[in-house]
Amino acid sequence: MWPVLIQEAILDILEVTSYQCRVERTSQRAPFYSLTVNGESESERMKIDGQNVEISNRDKVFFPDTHLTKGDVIDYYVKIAGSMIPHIKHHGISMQRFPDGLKGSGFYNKDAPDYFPDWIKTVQFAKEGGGSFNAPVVDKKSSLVYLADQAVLTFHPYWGRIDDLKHPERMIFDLDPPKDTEDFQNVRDCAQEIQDILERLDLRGWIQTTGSMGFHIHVPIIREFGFDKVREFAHDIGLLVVKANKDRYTLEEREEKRKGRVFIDFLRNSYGATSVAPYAVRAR
DNA sequence: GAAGGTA
DNA sequence: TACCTTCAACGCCCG
DNA sequence: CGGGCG
Ligand SMILES: [Mn+2]
Ligand SMILES: [Mn+2]
Repeated sequence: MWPVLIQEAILDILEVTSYQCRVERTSQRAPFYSLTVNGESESERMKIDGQNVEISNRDKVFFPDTHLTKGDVIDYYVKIAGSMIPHIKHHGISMQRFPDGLKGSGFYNKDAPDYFPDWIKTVQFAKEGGGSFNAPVVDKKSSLVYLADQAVLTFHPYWGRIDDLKHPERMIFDLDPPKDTEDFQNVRDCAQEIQDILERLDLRGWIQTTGSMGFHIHVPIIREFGFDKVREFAHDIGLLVVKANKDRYTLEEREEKRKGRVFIDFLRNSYGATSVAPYAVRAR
């Protein structure tokens, strides 16, 4: 069952003290390269899952502060693919792309462009007012690497499963500490409060670090409810936690009303909402 | 990163 | 050819 | 309705 799927990214809640997954320049680039040099410019390809994946601009600097490059990002995703993909392979992805690295502004891309190869799986999302878009699905390493080459730094999954987008298999709590906080205790305690309630309900929460200061708690649920019900349930659990600790936690989304409190973001449980994937690189 | 429109 | 723009729609809530 | 939020 799916707690097995999630084991790698999810730490036991009591053991979470650090929260960084770093891209580092490893001594060794990702394997299975063949190099073709044509004059000045070199193009490379990797063979993954039997797919040839074209790689460009490995040396382009994506992180000016550390001089980490697009190649470093690709190597990172190759390295953690086996841990990351089980969490996202049944979900559409909203892509956050930075073709010019952090010095550029970046953009979100939900609709997979026509030029994406046909071996990149997509899932069609119906839009409210008619029409649709096709979100890519990262169900294999080759797709992960292709998108990394497309300068996708951060992967934002929609948490409706692709076999039935309207009946999620998980409830999510996105715990957001105040901006620029150094404090880790409040959000940690908040996670524990939620965990205690879940336990009493015979539910189990799996905690995810996000590369920022917050956590996500993923709770496996039966697939009988639409997002509205799941969101309402998450809100009710949030209420219990907030009631007991009004000065530390809040359900107010608006920045100005949070007033230094941890925001329990139950609104992630919505059709068309995303939250950052486990193991995703963040643009910082 | 790549396509499409415009100068 | 060179340069510029586009690429986030959507749900939800609040005032 | 527009705007904040993610
Ligand atoms: Mn968050
Ligand atoms: Mn949030």
